[in-house]
Amino acid sequence: MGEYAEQVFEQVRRIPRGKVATYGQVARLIGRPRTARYVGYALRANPAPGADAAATPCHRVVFKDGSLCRGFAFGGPEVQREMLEAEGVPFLEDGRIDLAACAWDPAAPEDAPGLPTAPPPDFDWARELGE
DNA sequence: AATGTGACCCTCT
DNA sequence: GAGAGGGCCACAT
Repeated sequence: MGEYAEQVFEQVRRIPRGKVATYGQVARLIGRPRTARYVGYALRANPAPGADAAATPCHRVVFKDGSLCRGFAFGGPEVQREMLEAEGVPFLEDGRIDLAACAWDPAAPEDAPGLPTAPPPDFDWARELGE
């Protein structure tokens, strides 16, 4: 596996239970902004997505608008949604994830005191993270 | 070797 | 506000 993919997995494994990250966010974290697309490619190489989900929870990586990847992944978006809901990730009425409520903030790791860290809905947190 | 193609995101019309 | 295009990694032909 390439170094790029390894860094992708490394970051994805840091996403805590009940939180989600976006492809673009992961790309920034590994020092490769604007390669969000290839993050998806790297995750595609994840062996046995379902079984490996505990070690590499790629189901916690979603689109920037809070929607899930269409087509193949975990056996379908519905399965992915069930996995996320089982972790307490809130979904909106339109079927998208409430990113404002469960977006992962790498700057506020688990060992930090439990903070709300819920930015306003119009807060472009992804952009802030990259700059 | 060159080309095409993806689990995407941003910028510019 | 929507549509088009570019970015730029890994891997299969």
